[in-house]
Amino acid sequence: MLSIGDVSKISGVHIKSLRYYDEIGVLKPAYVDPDTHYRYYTYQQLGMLDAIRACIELDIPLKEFENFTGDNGNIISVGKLFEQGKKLANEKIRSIREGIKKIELFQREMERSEDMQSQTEPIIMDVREKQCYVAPIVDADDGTTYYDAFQTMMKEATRLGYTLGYELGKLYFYKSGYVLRYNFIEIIAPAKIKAENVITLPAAHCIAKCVNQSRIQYAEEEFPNLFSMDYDKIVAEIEIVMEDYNIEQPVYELSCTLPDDER
Amino acid sequence: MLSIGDVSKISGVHIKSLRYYDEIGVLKPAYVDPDTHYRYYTYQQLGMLDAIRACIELDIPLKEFENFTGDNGNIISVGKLFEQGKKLANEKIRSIREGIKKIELFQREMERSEDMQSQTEPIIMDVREKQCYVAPIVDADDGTTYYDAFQTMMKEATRLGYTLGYELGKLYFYKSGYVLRYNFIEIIAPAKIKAENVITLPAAHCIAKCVNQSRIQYAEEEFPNLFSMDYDKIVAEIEIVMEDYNIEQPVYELSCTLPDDER
DNA sequence: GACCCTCCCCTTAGGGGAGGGTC
DNA sequence: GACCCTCCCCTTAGGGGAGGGTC
Repeated sequence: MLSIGDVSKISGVHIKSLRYYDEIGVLKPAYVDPDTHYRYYTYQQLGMLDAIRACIELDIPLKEFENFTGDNGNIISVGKLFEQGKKLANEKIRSIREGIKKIELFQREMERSEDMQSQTEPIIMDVREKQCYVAPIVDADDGTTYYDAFQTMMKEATRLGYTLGYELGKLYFYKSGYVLRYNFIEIIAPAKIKAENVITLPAAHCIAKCVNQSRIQYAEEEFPNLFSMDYDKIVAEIEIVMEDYNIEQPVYELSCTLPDDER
Repeated sequence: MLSIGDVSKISGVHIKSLRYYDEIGVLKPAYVDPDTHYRYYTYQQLGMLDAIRACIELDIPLKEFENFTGDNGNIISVGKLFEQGKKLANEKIRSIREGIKKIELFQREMERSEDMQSQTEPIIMDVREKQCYVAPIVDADDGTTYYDAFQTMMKEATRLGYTLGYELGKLYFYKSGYVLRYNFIEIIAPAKIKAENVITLPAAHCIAKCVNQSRIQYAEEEFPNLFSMDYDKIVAEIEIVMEDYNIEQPVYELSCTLPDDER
């Protein structure tokens, strides 16, 4: 009969693995010397080994291995085993592909941000309609309460069941005579219960530029041409994602909607 | 500040994971109460969490996480992280694809075997040239020594550095006046040192049939038409792979080469 | 002298739970 | 009363090594 070392050499399976298969019961040696506890295998057991290796390569847990063997352990349903393996493998590929897609989406977003930042001149941009969870800004110029506000908003929105995105920042609604100021977080998936503090931003054309510090309170200086015209404006300041994501030095995208006749 | 539960709820990351990130040092809380050991996080730390989750989803070990952060831990090189992730993901897809290919090869082989077995009539078959590790059969009709012979051969061939395939069985070379009998194992990759007991079987046309027990010693009865002709024959008996691989009831493919003028 | 044995500890990224303080 | 803490044990498929018998 074959010693554990023989089996290991012939099959290429590590001795430790063989002992492990014995331990969990998927491949018990044909004979174990009661005195020395030496394990001995038959030639036929090498076939089982192939099936076990297949399981492992196909990421089928060894606990399921017995689903593919007959009562006496002599019949291995190789067909079922491989069908299962192919199913798992294809699922895995699909899920990896989805992951890659997500990455590429993010990378495009990043490229856009960087294009934006390399631009010295403001650019004209289309923005799609989006939902935002908002809260009025109470003390807009105080750095310490800025993130606190978002914390409260996130807790609140999460509690209500919204799925939030990564885009967040400030929104100023300039109407004739007054300004409404909000902090906002983009909403990806709405909650069942409609909350009051959700705003739908209409699709629009904007002028956008990059700034290295928060400049929304000086929007009139940043967009003098637009502010010389009298129409309802939405000014947004969004923290943008950079190749080197730096939490201490955020970069902002500042944008202002164009008047209706230029949309 | 945010408690560990707040962070968990907002980010969707399990509390246990957050404690683990603290433990291994990839995300230490901004403040830990020295008395209660309560962990407190800042809003900014939520950004780190996204990067950590990305690592995990991309199967990048967390130990490598610091390769993607700046000295102070505030800069995360998201670009590098994602590039690495894409590389890993594509490699994984490639390796899974290879696995699927192997399975499909095996399945085709299995189908062929089953077609073969469903055939009641012998069929004509092309076989390609192949290398075999062989050993003369000493006691051909003794069941107990049959597998012993293969064990010896496998040990021997493995020792010499051959990579063996799964096809194995018996070869009878019928020459005018005498018969050479061998056990054989298919060789996939040759060793550096040429061994004496390697035979190259030429490509040939054969007649093949399935038998439920070893019949090679009765080849003359199995192929009476061929044996009525006088030419050098190679008769092979191969254990074949079935959908339900049964190590106690093997099925054999018995084949005999055709005379030259029918090749 | 090469081979085999049984412990024992270690690997990833946490999950479940006990028992006990904290908001 | 919900929240948080620190242990402690468990998960896959083994790998490395110590200390001691076996072919």
